[in-house]
Amino acid sequence: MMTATTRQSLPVASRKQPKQARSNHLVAAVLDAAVQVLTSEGAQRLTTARVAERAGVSVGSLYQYFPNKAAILFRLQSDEWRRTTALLCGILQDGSVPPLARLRALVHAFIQSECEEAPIRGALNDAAPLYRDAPEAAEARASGRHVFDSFLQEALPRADMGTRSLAADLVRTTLSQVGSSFSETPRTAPEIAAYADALADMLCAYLQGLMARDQAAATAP
Amino acid sequence: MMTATTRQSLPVASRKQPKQARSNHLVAAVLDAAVQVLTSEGAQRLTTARVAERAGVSVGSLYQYFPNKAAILFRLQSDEWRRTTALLCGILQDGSVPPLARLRALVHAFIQSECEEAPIRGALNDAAPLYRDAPEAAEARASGRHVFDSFLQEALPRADMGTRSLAADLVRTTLSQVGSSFSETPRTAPEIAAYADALADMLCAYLQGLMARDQAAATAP
DNA sequence: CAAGAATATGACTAGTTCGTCAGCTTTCCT
DNA sequence: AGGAAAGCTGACGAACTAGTCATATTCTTG
Repeated sequence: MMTATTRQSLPVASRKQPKQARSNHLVAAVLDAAVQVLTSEGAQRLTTARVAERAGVSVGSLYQYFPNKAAILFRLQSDEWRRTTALLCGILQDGSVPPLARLRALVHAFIQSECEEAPIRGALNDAAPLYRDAPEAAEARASGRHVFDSFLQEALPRADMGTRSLAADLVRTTLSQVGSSFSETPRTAPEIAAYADALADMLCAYLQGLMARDQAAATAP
Repeated sequence: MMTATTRQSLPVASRKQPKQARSNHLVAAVLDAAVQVLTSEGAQRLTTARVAERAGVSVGSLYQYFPNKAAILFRLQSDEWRRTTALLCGILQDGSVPPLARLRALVHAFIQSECEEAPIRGALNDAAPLYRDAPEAAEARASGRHVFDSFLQEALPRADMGTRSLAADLVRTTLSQVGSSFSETPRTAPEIAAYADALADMLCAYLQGLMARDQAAATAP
């Protein structure tokens, strides 16, 4: 049986840097139009022609700043990742709050933001096969991983690296995956709060167990 | 801002039932070919023509038993769901093992199976936008939900329905989403075991907390 | 075996999509 | 002003795709 899925990896690097105000505005208009097309028509129907039309520019102009369709989508995802990482960073690095309380706050903030931007994130996710294997994507993901790594380094100072990075991976993956799955269907504010609480309960219960073992290793080595 | 993503919902019901051995074989060959195309070429490049060619039949024949491309993909996903549900059912309903031990066994079995079939599941997931909104899909998902609902009914006999179904939803979603995310990259057997253990730790820690509260409610109402 | 039912074929239509390019317009700079 | 650089245009080509249908073949059954 064949097992290797052929994944196309398109060049996603910028074609040319906009140098005048005009072209900067054009790039912004294209990105904005792409979001509109994604949310109103879905990933399947996002085409360069449609994006250009909605942006009020010609396809040719679009292709002067984006080498292909994937590059537009990658740019949107990349910006999204940057915003999310910043949000999480701000919460996790607040030293005046105990670790598990920070984690709980983070879960709420993340689920909340996920639900607010559900349409665009969902559509972007549908388009993921087009851009996810770009070399630049790996780099973006790595910086998201770092946030959790350093948090767990603080929460489990004595754990060996294997245990710690496994825990970081599990917490990060759970948050991100469960969050996006939850936000796929529309939710009311109380539903969001209740789900975030349950998810925080789960992650905190897990980390509490690990932290207890970490403490034990400190007092009786 | 527009928020409603337009999702195409294609008819996915069978066009005609195969009545002779010949046509049954053809349907099987098409489904098999679809799996091959998915794993070797990816969801993006799965076309009816390619599937028919790989199956050694003509497109016309294919369209006599599948009304459209989405129907082929939905059928594959549907079969996959059935298999998985059966696997989970078998483990969760074994009354001779305590609940949390069953859950741990389930996590291992699920992650294991997810990793074994990672290529096809990943490709099928990429194609999800094509079939996920078919009315038949909702029904298939509901039966998967039921397995966890009845498990939690046993584990938390005294909890109110809201708490219980929220917990069931969280456990099910976490398992499924984290599992498929984990299986996206190739893993060695020890990695799989370690990750499954950590995931089971997390789910068990969460449920243990809920069960303790459930017990307390029983002794002091 | 003969007639009709079931099945199989593949060329074909009508449509969509990506990305290019030759030429035109605007802005910058001296 | 006026030449050069930057920016913009949109018709167009080449490639793909989903699904149909008139015709040919194979099976079943009385």
